[in-house]
Amino acid sequence: MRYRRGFRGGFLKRISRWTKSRMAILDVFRRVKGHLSADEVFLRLRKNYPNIGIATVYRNLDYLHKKGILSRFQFGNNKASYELSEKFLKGVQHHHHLICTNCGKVIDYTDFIKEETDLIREMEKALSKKYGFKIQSHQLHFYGICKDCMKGGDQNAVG
Amino acid sequence: MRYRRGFRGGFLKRISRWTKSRMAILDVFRRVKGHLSADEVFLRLRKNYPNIGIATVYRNLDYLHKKGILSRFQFGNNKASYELSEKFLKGVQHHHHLICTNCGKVIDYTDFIKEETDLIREMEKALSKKYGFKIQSHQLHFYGICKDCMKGGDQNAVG
DNA sequence: TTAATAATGATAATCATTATCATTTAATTT
DNA sequence: AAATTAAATGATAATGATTATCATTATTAA
Ligand SMILES: [Mn+2]
Ligand SMILES: [Mn+2]
Ligand SMILES: [Zn+2]
Ligand SMILES: [Zn+2]
Repeated sequence: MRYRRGFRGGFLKRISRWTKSRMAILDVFRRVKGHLSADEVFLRLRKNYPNIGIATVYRNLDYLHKKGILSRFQFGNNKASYELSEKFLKGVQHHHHLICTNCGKVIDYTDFIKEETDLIREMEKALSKKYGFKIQSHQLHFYGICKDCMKGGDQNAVG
Repeated sequence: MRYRRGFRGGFLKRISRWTKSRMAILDVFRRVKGHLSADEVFLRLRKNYPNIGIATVYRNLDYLHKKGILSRFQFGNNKASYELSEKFLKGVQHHHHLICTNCGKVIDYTDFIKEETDLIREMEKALSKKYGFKIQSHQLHFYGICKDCMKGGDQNAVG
């Protein structure tokens, strides 16, 4: 997985200071597939950066999100999770999510993205005009019951 | 606005006890268009039910959501908001949301619902099969900058 | 009316996130 | 390389949202 064209000249340029902890946080996301909450990032970091503070993690997640490097999600469990933006890293493809309301599992899917993109593009154009709203991103979430919970009952029930 | 067929025989039947506060909370949603957070519901209730507790509000929002009467959203401001489910009340139409990342405003839109529903139906079928995931609902969120924030700058900036 | 128990209100506790502030550090300038 | 400057950090207090606890009350069905 390589950086997209424009990584150093584009995204990196927007970052005012390339700190040790900021690099480390971004490294975590490069290594991990999927979504991480602030405390999950914090736990993974403590191994190599035992002095890092949780506030620094929160600050940088927010910062990197504002810079367009991380996408931010709230799947319904009262905490934010983040993943690398598809705009930032080559290999992250546009995708959406299936969220199990029983166990909290989140599944990425990339099916129907072509059809979806066509429709979304059209919608964005019309909605922008109608509501004077400048659309920057979209999220499509499907809520339901995952395969495991379907058979197994609620042994892993969330909440 | 009248209840959908099946209100008394359907939704009401699933509710174990039809309490004063539970009725009052549902009444708030019937009167208000749009999304309400727990504390917003609580504030509106205090007028007529000065003894109601905030915990009761939280419990009932969760309860009514689990019963399919309220839809639950997390638009990215770290708190849940609710609205009447389209399945529950006649007059609530299927819609999605534009969320301003600057001021937090949420706009309902009902445009493109026909086209969207066609695609979503197809996707749900395929995703259900592929992932063994029983889909119950979906949410489509557009994030961006609203009209007011576009012109006015960040005078009402959120967070 | 009584019995069973779901629901409530008060409030403590928890969890996620943000604010404060003195200190450190990255980047820029001399 | 040393000095400068402001962004960033870590510790931790504070806040905001939500959940847990528990004794009491109210709803429902018998
Ligand atoms: Mn994802
Ligand atoms: Mn809505
Ligand atoms: Zn599940
Ligand atoms: Zn706005």
